[in-house]
Amino acid sequence: MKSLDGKVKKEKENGFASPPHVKSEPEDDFYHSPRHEKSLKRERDDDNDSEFKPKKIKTENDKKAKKRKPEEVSKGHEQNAGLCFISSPICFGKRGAPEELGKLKWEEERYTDGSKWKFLEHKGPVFAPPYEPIPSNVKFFYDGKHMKLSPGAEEVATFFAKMLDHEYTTKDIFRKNFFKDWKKEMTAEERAKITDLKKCDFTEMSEYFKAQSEARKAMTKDEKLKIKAENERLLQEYGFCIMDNHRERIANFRIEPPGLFRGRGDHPKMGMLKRRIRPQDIIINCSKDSKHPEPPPGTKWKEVRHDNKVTWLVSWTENIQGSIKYIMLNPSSRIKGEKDWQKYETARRLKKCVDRIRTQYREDWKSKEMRIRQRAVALYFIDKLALRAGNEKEEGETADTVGCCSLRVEHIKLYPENEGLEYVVEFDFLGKDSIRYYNKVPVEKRVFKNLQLFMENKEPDDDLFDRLNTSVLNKHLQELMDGLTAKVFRTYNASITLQQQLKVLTSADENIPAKILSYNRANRAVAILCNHQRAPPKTFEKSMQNLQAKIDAKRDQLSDAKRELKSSKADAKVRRDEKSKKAVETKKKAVQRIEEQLMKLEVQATDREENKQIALGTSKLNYLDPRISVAWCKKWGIPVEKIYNKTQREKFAWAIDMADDDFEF
DNA sequence: CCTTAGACTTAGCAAATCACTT
DNA sequence: AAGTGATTTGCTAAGTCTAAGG
Repeated sequence: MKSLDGKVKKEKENGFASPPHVKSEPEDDFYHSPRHEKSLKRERDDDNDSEFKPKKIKTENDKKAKKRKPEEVSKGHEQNAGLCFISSPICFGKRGAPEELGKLKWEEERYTDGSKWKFLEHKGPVFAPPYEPIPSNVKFFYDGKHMKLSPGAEEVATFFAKMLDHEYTTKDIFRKNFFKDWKKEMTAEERAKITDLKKCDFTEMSEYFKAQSEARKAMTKDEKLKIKAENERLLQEYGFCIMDNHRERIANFRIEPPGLFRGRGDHPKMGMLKRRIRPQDIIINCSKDSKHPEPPPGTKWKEVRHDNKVTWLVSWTENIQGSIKYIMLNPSSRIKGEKDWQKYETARRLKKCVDRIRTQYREDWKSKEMRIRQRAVALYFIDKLALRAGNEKEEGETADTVGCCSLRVEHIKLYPENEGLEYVVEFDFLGKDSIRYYNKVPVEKRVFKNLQLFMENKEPDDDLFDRLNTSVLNKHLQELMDGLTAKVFRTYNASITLQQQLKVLTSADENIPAKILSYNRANRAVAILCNHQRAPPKTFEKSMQNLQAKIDAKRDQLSDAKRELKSSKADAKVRRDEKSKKAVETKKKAVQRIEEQLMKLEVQATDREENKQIALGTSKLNYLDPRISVAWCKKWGIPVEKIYNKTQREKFAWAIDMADDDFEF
C-alpha cells in the first residue's frame, strides 16, 4: 500500500527525471545561503559542516559593517519578536541592556575548534521527590497474611502496585525481573519469607494510589493553582540556563524518578528496577567562570567538569543498560536550532547529488564484489523505502528489532510474481520501538536477483547483508558526499516528498480548512513513507461517532436555514420593503455560514479517519524542513499557527523568520 | 582494524492541560 | 461547575553516528 501509492508519486519528483533545482539564490558547493542571506549569510553561510568552516566567523567589525542593511529593515524582519534566535535577557528575567542582549542568536559567534559554548551556567537538576511511605493502614499481604515491609522493599513494591492494571505485570519476564530486583531491596528476613511473587497481594496499595489520584483530580481550584505556581517557580529557577549570553530553556531538568523499567516491545529487561539517582551519581558540566550549581545540603556531586566540547549540562549513568543520560537544552535553543538547520542543509546538499548517487548504486548492483552489491542494494532500500541504517545490537540486552543493515533473511520474502507485479519483495520486521514494518514492493530485476543471491544457503536468522554494516555503509556515503550518512536519506526523502505533495495537493481555489487538509495529507504521505505509526486512540470510534453526529446536526441546521431563506425570499417578493430585503440578506449569510461550518466538519472527519493509525508529529518535528511549511503558509496566506502550535513555532523560529514564500528545499 | 563509550536525534505513549459542552 | 474529548507537553526509551580505546 505504502509503496504503491506513496511511492509512485514520489519518484516523479524525486527520481532521475527531475532536474536539479536552480534557485534564485546563488549556490555554490559549500555554502548555502539561507534566506535573508544578506543579513545572515556572512556568519552562517557555513551552515553545513563545521569541519569546513572558516575560522570563527564574526568579528566586531564584520558585524557592524554588515549589520542590517536598510532594505532589510524595510522588510521589517528584525523587528519581529519571533525572529529566530532572539536572546532573552540574560539576567533571569531582569531587563538587561536590551540593545546588546536583543540580538539574534544567529549573529553570535560560531566556533571552529569544536567548542559548543564559552559560558555556561545553570542550577543543576531537580531530583525526584523522596519516597513517601504509605500509611500503615494500607497493607501488603503475603500468602494471605499481612506483612509490614521495610521502607526499601515497600518502595519497590509500590512501583509494582502502581502498574497492576497494566498488562505487562502479567508477563513472565517482567515478573521475573521485577522479583529478582525487588528481593535485592528486601531485608534478609523479608527475603527469606517472600519467595513467590504469586503469593504477593498488592491490591490495597494499588487501591490506595488510585484513590490518591482521584483525590488529586478532586482538589479545589485553589490547591491546584498553588501547585501550578510551585511548578512555575521550579521552572523559573531550574528550567533555564545561561549559555553564551542567552537565557535558554532546558529540555528536561528533572531527574528521572525511580521505577520499574518498561522497554518497548519484547524487552528482555522489562520489570527491572530503575534505581533512584542521587547527587553522587551526577556529573555537572558548566563553565569554570560560572556560578556552579550546589548539590543538596549534605551531598556531593560525582564530578563537576568544564567540557565545552559538549552541549549537556548534567549527566548520569542509568542502571538498566548502563548508558548515559543527559540534561540538555530545549529545541528552541540556539544550539539545537542551529544543528537542526544544519541537518536540513545537509539534506539539501544531498538533493543536488542524489541523481549521481542513484546512478552509482545501480551500477554497483552489477559489481563483482559481494560487499559492494550488498552495499548498493541496502542503499537502494534506504533511499527508496526510507529505512533506518540498522546498527547491530547486543543480543539479550534489547528487544529484537532491525533496520536496513541488520535485516535478516527471515525478514523478507521474494515473489518473482505477485498480484500481477514482477519481482516483489515483502518486508516484515520490527523496527525502532518494535513498530512493525510491513510492505510489499516491486523492485528492479537486478535487485531481486541480488537478493536471491544474498539469501542462498542461509538460515532464516542469518544476516541478509553479511558483508555490510552501518559503519561500512556510512564510510562509503561519506565519500560520496561530505556529511552524508544513512539517515540523511530519510530527511531528504521526507522533505522532498512534503514539498512535492504540497505542490500536487494544494489547489488555489480551496478555502483554508481544505488547504490545511491538503497539508495534512502531504504530511501523512511522509509519515507513511517513514512508517510513523501510532496505536489508534482508545476513544477513536466514539470520537468519530460524535463528529458524525455533529455533521448530521449541522446538515439539519442547514436545511432549516435554507427553508427559512426560501420563505423570507417569498416574503420579500410580496412585501417589497427594505426590512424584508434585509431579512433575506441575513438569511443568506446564515446559510453560507452554516455551509462553511459543515464543510469544515466534513473535512475534519476525513482528516481524522485518514489519520487513525498514523502519527504526523514525528515527521513534522524531525524530518520536514520547516521552511517548506512556512513557505507554503506564506504562499497561500495561511497563518503559520494553523500548522505549528506554540512549541513548534518556538522550535522552528529560525525557519519562520528565514523562509519566504519562494523557498525551495 | 574492531569494539565500546559517548553524545545527540528520533520515537510513541501517557499525563496534563485546554477548549468546549452541558 | 463539571464533564468530556482534543491537543499539548512531558517523559524517557531507542535509535544513529562519531570518537576513543585497545
